[in-house]
Amino acid sequence: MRSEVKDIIEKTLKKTAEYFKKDVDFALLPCEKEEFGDFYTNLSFKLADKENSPQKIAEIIKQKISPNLKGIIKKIETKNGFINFFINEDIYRDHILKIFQNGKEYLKENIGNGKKILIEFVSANPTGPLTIAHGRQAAYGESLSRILKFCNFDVTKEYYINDAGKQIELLGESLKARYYQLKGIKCEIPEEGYFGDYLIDIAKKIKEVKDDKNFFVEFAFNEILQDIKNDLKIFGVSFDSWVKESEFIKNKEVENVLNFLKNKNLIYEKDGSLWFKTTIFGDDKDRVVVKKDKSYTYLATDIAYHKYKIERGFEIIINIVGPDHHGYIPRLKASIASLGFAPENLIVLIVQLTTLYRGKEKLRMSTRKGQFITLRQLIDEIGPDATKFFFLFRKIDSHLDFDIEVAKKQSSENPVYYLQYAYVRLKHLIKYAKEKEYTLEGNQFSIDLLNNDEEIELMKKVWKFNDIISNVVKTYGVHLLAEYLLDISKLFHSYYQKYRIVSEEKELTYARLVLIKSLLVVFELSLNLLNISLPERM
RNA sequence: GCGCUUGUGGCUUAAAUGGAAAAAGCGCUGGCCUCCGGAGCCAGAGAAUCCGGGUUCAAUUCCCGGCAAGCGCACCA
Repeated sequence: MRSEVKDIIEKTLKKTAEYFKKDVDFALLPCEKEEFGDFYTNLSFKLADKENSPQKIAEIIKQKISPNLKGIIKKIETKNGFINFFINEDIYRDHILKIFQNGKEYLKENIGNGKKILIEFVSANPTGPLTIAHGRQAAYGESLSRILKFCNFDVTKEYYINDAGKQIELLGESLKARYYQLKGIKCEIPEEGYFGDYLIDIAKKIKEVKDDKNFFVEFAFNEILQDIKNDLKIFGVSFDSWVKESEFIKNKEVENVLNFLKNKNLIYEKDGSLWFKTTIFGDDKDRVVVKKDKSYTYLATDIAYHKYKIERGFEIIINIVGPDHHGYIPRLKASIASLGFAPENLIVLIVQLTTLYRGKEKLRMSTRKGQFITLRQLIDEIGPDATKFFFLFRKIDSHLDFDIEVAKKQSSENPVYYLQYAYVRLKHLIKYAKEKEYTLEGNQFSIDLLNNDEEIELMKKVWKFNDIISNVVKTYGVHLLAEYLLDISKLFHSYYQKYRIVSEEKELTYARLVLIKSLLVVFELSLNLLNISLPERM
């Protein structure tokens, strides 16, 4: 396997470093340029001093390690002080044969070891439809979850519903106003309320007003939450668990956790409110948890919520949020630290905003004012797969400019179709081969016939899959997988154009079909991890 | 004013504890369909990585200082 090869080289290098009697950090990294080989190390730079140039040391190291790496390494070159390794191509051939035989199981990497992770994402307030920002978070959170699960983390996806507090009350009042306006009765939406047209549509659905002070709140809440769930379903995003903020108030968990903090002397009274000493955990100022009117702040219920996360035994807690929450992070870290959870195991991933353009026109968004393109509208316009891919293809820290016109206009040359087309081609090749009576079961294959440049390059790329995945896990950079898949698609399309896979030459055809099948495994898996659909035809 | 994030060809974006000549897509120029699906392929033009310093054998990457953009700085969520 891939990592074993790397390990052997690494260990051999380490031994050599000891010979030089220096304790240095060095890297073993993939080469950027083909001609440099597959891996290089900078060890010689680290060991160099006034007496010994990197070039000289590289040469010595090469001589020392060469005998130990026979079989794995085809040749070792030194150039400008770098030591370059060329992997024996049989390693690649063996790898694709294993994938051919064992499918995606062979690509699994046990990074997580069953560790329990909670991923909370989207968690949009049920006061309006999902926006583009939520869409980006949803696409990212879903894909990240899938990848972590594949790497043997025990993942739970959770959506936190803010159904308590001032915002939800304003929602109720806004709906009430819309309802009476429809009846021709003058009634103003509160200044801070929600002005979006969607509340008019919801108001139209009200047949009869029940005599309950929560009627409008509940009606709006239920309708909107239903819409949110529906949009997520269309987007292919699902949750294992839905948690309501109001529950923590109802079951006294907020009260309990505040008492707990009070006993630890972390709560004090000032100006008629209760304050939480977040400063002792590094926040810039203390924060109110119980307001003058005795109601809880968002932070108060959130502490209870995070206590609930911890109690369920999660070792890593990931919160995916928008950039408007960044100032909130120290408070949250303070909260969980005070509950005895290591703050570094709370990982807050901030997904930057997307700016929508329609050509030159920048589309400004405001949920409250009701001026926005919803996620649903975007999906309807350019399709769920293309939408997801646009989001996933960029790293989350980038402020994304998304031009709807471009996304639509280019739809046929959209990268996502390029990937899907590669998949369809692979699928079709297998089918075609079967029609030509090539059966893949129970055969011996001469895979050493896979020896042209394109085939070797493709096999190498397949070999790198595990590196990409572990990098994604390490950096939470889902976009790396999307990039990878685009690269490998390119290699494949090019290969396909140049060589005939299914031909009259039986042995060669079989060898190539092994490669095709292993590519298919990689594509199927990767598209699944990215949550992009696998079309049968296009 | 303070904080977080970002600044890479015309446009949208990559670049794994700092490493060799910065990589793709779109757009542009010129080619390729009697052949497993042309939603494809091949070739080409196009970048001193926002500016100024610093650390290093080596900086898109790290540090300091600017400039610009987005977002925050609530007893809202």
